[in-house]
Amino acid sequence: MGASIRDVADAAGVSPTTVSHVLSGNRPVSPALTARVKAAMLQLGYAPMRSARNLALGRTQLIGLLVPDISNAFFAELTKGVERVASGQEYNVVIGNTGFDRDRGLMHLEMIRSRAVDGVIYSAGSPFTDSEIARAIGGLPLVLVDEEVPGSTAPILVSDNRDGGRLAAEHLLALGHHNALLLTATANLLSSQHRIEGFLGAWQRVSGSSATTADGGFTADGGQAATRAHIDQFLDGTRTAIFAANDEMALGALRELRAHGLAVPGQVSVMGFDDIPSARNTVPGLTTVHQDVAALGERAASVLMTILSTGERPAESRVTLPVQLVVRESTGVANQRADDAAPDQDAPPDRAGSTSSRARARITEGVVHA
Amino acid sequence: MGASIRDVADAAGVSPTTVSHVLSGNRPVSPALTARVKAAMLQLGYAPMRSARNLALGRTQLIGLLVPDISNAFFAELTKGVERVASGQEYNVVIGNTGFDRDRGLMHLEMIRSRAVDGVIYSAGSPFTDSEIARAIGGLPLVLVDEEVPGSTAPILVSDNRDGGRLAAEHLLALGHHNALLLTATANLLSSQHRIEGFLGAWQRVSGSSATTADGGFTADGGQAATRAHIDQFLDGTRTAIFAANDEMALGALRELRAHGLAVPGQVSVMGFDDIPSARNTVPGLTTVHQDVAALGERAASVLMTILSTGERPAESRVTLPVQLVVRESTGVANQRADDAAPDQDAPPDRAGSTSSRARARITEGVVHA
DNA sequence: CTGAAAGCGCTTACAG
DNA sequence: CTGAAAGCGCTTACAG
Repeated sequence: MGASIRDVADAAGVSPTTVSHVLSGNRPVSPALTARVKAAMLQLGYAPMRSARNLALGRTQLIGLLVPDISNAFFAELTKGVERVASGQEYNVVIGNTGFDRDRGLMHLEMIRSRAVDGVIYSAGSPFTDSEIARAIGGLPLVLVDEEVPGSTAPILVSDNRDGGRLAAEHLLALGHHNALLLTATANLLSSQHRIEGFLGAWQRVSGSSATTADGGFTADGGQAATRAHIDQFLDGTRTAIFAANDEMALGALRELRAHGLAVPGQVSVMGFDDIPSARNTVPGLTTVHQDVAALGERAASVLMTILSTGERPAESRVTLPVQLVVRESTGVANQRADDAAPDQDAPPDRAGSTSSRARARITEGVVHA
Repeated sequence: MGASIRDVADAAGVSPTTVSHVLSGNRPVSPALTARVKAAMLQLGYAPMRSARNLALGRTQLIGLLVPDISNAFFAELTKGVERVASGQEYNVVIGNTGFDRDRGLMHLEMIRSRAVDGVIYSAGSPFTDSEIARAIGGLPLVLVDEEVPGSTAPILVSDNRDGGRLAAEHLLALGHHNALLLTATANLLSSQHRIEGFLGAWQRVSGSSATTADGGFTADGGQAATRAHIDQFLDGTRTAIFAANDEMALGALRELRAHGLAVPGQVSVMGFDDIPSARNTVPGLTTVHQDVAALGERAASVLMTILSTGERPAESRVTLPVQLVVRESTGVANQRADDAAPDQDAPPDRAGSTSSRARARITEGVVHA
């Protein structure tokens, strides 16, 4: 354990140079010496100390992965993909969980500034400006995943969020929905914004269709609260659909609708985005837009590994992975009352808990399956 | 970025020693020099290089976290807890995903041998013997979580698996169940074993009760397959309960029962262990044993940090965190047919798909809520 | 095919 | 309160 290259050299009767070379293979060493060195290493239980190697070589064989919440199924899967290809190339990954917290994020940026890692995969969309990140990153290889950083020229991998939004809108329109509640993420998350934009692009092409957006903060609780704030229009049948920019918020919406006795998809159709594991376990199964998250992580790591080994930026600085619609049981044909809805009318805020009985009659409709 | 301590020293007109000391605060530096040094650092955009620091200090400010599957909700949550307290103490965490794969596990042990990290939190219960781990770890501080390593004397944190098993058995017994299928994990996972032992300890105290165990490999698919192999006894009402050593397997069991038209909890009661997010999103909600996973991670990291800073082993080398029963909708009163069951009779293997109509009649029973 | 020596960029006794 | 110098354990031109 405490053995150094010097100890091995002494034990084998060679120079440290030779020990280093049998280790690295960087230059030929005679079979005789190679054997003696290997025997000595084994006997001493020698393992080269990474810190020394790192200093001499100017690299750490470590990449940083910055995410907002590692316990979120999306980022856990992303991490797995990144780790898989990184460890295949002898790299280890240092995880940085920002928790959407500025200070913790800054601490991780500091780790980067100190060159503790050779490169960074950044997926924490968080409270940093482009210049803050740029300053911390310096010239370090950087790959963005999932969340854009406005103004950054770093290579980026994203799912086709706009197309996913479009798919969702067309699915709901085909089922006869005209008035939807859109659950978005807080502030400056472009992924969420693009999903909503894609949705609205298709949605508004149909005259008479209307939509209201509400902030659900990308969490189940947030989605539930946002749904509660707009519950009246679901209760009176004015509005019949919810599209959430991620599955977590959709699950929250489902909970709130259930609490008010609203049938899904009988009275309200609900869609999410991501296709996390819970989406198939919930009942009704959640209709959603599937992203290949592991692929996102793997490809991001590949791109970073390539930059690290060749020193060159990849030809394509933007990779967009296709998404696909997964129809489960949470969406169905719109009920009739929806046609009475006045287009483009905003829902009254915060009338949570009002469960007017006039709206309680259940209308059970057919269900569309995949 | 490329600035070294030498550059800063030159710019400020002081020695590198002084620069180092204003950085570390390890000895007093006059206000005048401090100011000049700080100005120089700012101007040069200086950040001390971690690799050099690591070599000089003999530590890396990094801890390793080895898990079998980071995308599994349990380990994702564990990771979050570990990362939270580690980053609070200026430590970063290197994640090692063994994927239950021997080679990948060995690679991570190699990382440890090379002292790339200061300590290790090991939760990968995998294919390594105690001596393999011991050899790799050497004298490195090690903390075990969730999964024991037989023969190891390292401090360990676990949930009270036996008590959780007991809780599950008593819950099912109270509902009148006598014949249960127990879904276990592959081979040498002691956590699973203890859950089953705890279950059987309480279960067998009641005369006439019987149980059969089947390997579900800790995965949903495995749990589903194991349930399928024993489906006949559920169909003919001979067996009325399933206790899975983790929630994933319970979710698989739920899927299989649904596929055969068996009502839960009407005909079969199902329990899991862990209380992962899907457990509350599935319908019926899964009755399970809740572990405080984040606490497990946080405490493990605390213990490791303490060892790292004091150099001493903690007084208590074994911490057992309490678990609690969470009753949702997947368990209910046993139906009558169960009383006909012959005790201790094994189910016939692999009669998947046999959906004898005699067993299709649904018996709807009352449901116990939390 | 092999070795002596410089260097990577920090920290910290040692000396003042 | 400050600095010159050794040392952490590797890698790699340089010389043979």
